[in-house]
Amino acid sequence: MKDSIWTRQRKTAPSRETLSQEQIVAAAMAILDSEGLAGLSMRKLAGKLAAGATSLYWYVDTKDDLIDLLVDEVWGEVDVPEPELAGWRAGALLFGHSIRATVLRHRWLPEVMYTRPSIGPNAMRLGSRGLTLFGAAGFSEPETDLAMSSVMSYVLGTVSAEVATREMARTSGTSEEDWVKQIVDQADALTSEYPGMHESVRRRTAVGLDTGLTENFVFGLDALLDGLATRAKR
Amino acid sequence: MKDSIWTRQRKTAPSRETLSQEQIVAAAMAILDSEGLAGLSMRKLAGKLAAGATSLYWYVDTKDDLIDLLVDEVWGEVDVPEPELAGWRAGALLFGHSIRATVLRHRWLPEVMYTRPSIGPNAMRLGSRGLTLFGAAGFSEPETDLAMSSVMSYVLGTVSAEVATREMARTSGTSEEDWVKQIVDQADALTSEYPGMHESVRRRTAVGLDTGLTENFVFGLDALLDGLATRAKR
DNA sequence: GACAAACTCGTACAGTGTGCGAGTGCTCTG
DNA sequence: CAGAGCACTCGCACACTGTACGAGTTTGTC
Repeated sequence: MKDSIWTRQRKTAPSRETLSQEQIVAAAMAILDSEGLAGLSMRKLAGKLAAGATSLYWYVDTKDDLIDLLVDEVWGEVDVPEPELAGWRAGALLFGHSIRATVLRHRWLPEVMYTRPSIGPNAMRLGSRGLTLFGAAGFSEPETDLAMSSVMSYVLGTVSAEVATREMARTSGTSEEDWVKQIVDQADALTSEYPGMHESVRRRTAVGLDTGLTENFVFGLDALLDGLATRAKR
Repeated sequence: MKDSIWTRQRKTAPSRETLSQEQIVAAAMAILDSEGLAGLSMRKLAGKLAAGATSLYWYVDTKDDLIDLLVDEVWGEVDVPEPELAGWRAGALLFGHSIRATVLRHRWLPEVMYTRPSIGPNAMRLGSRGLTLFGAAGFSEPETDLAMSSVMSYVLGTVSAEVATREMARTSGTSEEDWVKQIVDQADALTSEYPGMHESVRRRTAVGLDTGLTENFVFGLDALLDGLATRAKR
């Protein structure tokens, strides 16, 4: 097996003050979280660490490898409940909410998540714990896989769309309230010939962005878990 | 309302042979489909049209606007069944499968889909027809919205992950069969300390990529629709 | 003191999106 | 037929990107 970015390890302790992969990852995370994917360049990152741009390449093969590390770092923030504590159903709900909260803390994730496999150690840990959680529901072995992966796909898909909406509101330059009003107006103009859309947009924006998006998330997750529950043995 | 890329229209017929937005969109689509997002540059696109790079900017404000147009073009390929033909449940299944097939035809979509709102005419049409489809299930008005949006999020989330997997296999340079074998080996090394992961990976790769991914997709969609069905009036 | 390993980084290259302003052809008016 | 003005094309230039290369410095071992 090739020496990948996950398995590489420093042979001995550094003998002088040097950069480190952890340091680089932390600084990159700070940039991503505050300025988004487009705000991360190797030069800017190096600047933040008071280093030369190409020094980073000693610790990281390419920018893409660095992003792999960052994505796995994020997966490490998700917590997966033990099924003994809350039972399967409640555990799965918590699981979903934890993923959602994590992605909302790192809104650049959807942009990169779907272009690479998640095979880092934290992703593995997440998968493994998820399997014990869903295993406790009494699914057959192959269905445990399918159930967990369905929930993850639903959650990530929903929250990715949510991030798109929230970012649009944030970068619109106006207050959230005004932005909602703007969207409604725009929809009025664009949706006149599309039955149902007008009311749909109005309903969606009536309760406020936050609660609307949360309701949306919970509704589907609940329905999905209902459907999965009937497929579990008990 | 601002003159957006969706509403702009040529005033009169062109008086000589010129470029056109449709032409540009078509050429860009061809590049994206065959070379992916990274393969699309304004210069290359212009080259394909035997034009100067900056000529494109007469028809399109920025590259990002062009991608908005391309995304909406893709939404136009999804077909939404009339509920009268097949009933709600079968219609929703077809709807999901149509979205999946469409995204699999344009695998660059997940990379850009979650970074912009979908408010083009085709997206509107899709939303509107989706609402009549889900409305036929007997949901209350606000729940019609929630149900449709849940299904779309599940489908897009699942197929986005699917695309990531398939692209990884495609660009691995080896045959699909060999790649699956490689993944299993790699998982053996990485998953030894993560209970369940080993068997999970093996199961997932046992039936072949295509059938495995399809089963996965159908399993979750079915479960979700079950859960939604109990929330509909009839 | 010699040598190697660990690490830093300046320079350079090929590429990117796009603002600017000059240039070309067409049609319409006087 | 002259000329104004619109629709469109496009070369040049700028600031910026990821990263290959190779020369440089520090540290530890014989």
